[in-house]
Amino acid sequence: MQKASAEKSDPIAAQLAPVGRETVQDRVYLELRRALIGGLFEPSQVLTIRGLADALMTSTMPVREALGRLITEKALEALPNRSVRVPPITLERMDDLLRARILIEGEAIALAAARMTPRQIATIESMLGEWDEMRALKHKKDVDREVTLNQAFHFEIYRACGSAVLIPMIESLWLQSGPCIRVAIYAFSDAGEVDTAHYHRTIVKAIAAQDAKEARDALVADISRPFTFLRNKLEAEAKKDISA
Amino acid sequence: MQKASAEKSDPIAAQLAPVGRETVQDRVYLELRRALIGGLFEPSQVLTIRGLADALMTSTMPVREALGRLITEKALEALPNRSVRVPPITLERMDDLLRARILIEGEAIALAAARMTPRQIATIESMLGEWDEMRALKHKKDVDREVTLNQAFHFEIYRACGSAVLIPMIESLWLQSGPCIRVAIYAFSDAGEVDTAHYHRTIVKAIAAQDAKEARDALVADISRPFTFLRNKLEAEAKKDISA
DNA sequence: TTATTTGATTTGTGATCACACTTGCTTTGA
DNA sequence: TCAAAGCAAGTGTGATCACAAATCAAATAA
Repeated sequence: MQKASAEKSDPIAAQLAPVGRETVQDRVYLELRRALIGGLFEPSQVLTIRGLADALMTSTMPVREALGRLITEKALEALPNRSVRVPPITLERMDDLLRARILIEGEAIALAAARMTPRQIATIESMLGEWDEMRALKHKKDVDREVTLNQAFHFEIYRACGSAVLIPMIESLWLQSGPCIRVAIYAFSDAGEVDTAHYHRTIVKAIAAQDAKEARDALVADISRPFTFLRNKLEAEAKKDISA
Repeated sequence: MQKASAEKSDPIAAQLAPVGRETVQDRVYLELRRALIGGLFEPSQVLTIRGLADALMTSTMPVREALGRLITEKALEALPNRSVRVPPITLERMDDLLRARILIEGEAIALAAARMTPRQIATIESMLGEWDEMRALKHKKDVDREVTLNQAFHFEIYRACGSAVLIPMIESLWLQSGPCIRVAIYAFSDAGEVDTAHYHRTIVKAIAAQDAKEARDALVADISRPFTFLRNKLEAEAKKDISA
């Protein structure tokens, strides 16, 4: 046990953080997760192991394990052909996802409202500023940054809820609704962005006041908006298809 | 495309259901799931890929993929040593799990109460009878059957909630609380069983009356009981350890 | 021209191997 | 006698191969 003794005797070793190894599989998994939450894959798109392995510059082994994990959390779908695809968007599924997100993320933010420290509140407050900046130079609509910032804002809150059980569930829900969200954001006009900022400001205000109910209501409004927007769009298209 | 043409032309093929192939990996995954929900593994027990592969009479490949899937749904835990174990029981984790189960399973049963058909209600009603039978010959305490029947009862209800999103989450929660539940059931005296039957009868009655609130309350009481029982037991042991 | 068949390519699955790291035990030196 | 070094068995990870099933394309027959 060279390492243990070194830790005890060596004074400079005390201030060294353990350098947790990450496997190739983890990197592949996280990369695919990022792509899914960000909506980089089309709904109904089929993914092949060898195709992803080539794109990610690795062998098939880490990819197939990462795909298996994503399938179990319903972020991907295993077809009877044994091929895997990103799940298609349907109205029923969207309603189902939104209901679950309201239930679970609503609970998480209510818990967080009672537990967030001033330091954590300052963090999410500063994110509002970033949002304003982005809106200021909106000539270049940076959807990627918008998605990333939105995710950072919400999960900074959820992490404070103190539940190691709820947070993975929320991550799974974001993974599942990722493809929908991206479609919605792309279709959003500039009118949508000001509302996003408005709801986020309301959320921060409610959390600062430790008002769990107000925070939950604002969150429900925030996450409902892209879903109802996309719902209207899909219904309009369905009607158009019938009339055509 | 011989199959497609056969399906169209052959009249007897129309009434044949597709016989979805199952892979070895799926069998391993389901078997490990069953073992975890049933609490066949000890909390904190470490599992090795080669050990499980030998026990399941297969190669390491399907096992490692199944373990990876179980780790992502938090049914197993990956230690920094890269070894995997079934998560240990702590008071915080139990409270966390119970809160999440009340939230999500409560919502599922409330939805189901409004949607269950008379046929489905008859099914869960007949399960009450099975419970009575088992209690009648309670000389041989069959924990396995008790766990299986309890699971069948609850999931017959949850399946009726009509949400493809909530059900996998509930499965994940059962997977995570499996080890706790088994410990609780083992410690249960006979007094516990009559209460189980009582709550289940109340649940069936409430669902038959389409009373969502009553059904949710009875369910909360039902799933809370083993947790509070185990909680008391652990706290008593902790106190004893301190005094000793 | 259209529908069917046949062959080649692609794809997922399981097994096996090589390598690096961990772990537990034995041996060595003070 | 005891701690440290060294060795050996065990374990997870990634790569590669073999095989079966699916998919696609060209060729053939009606």
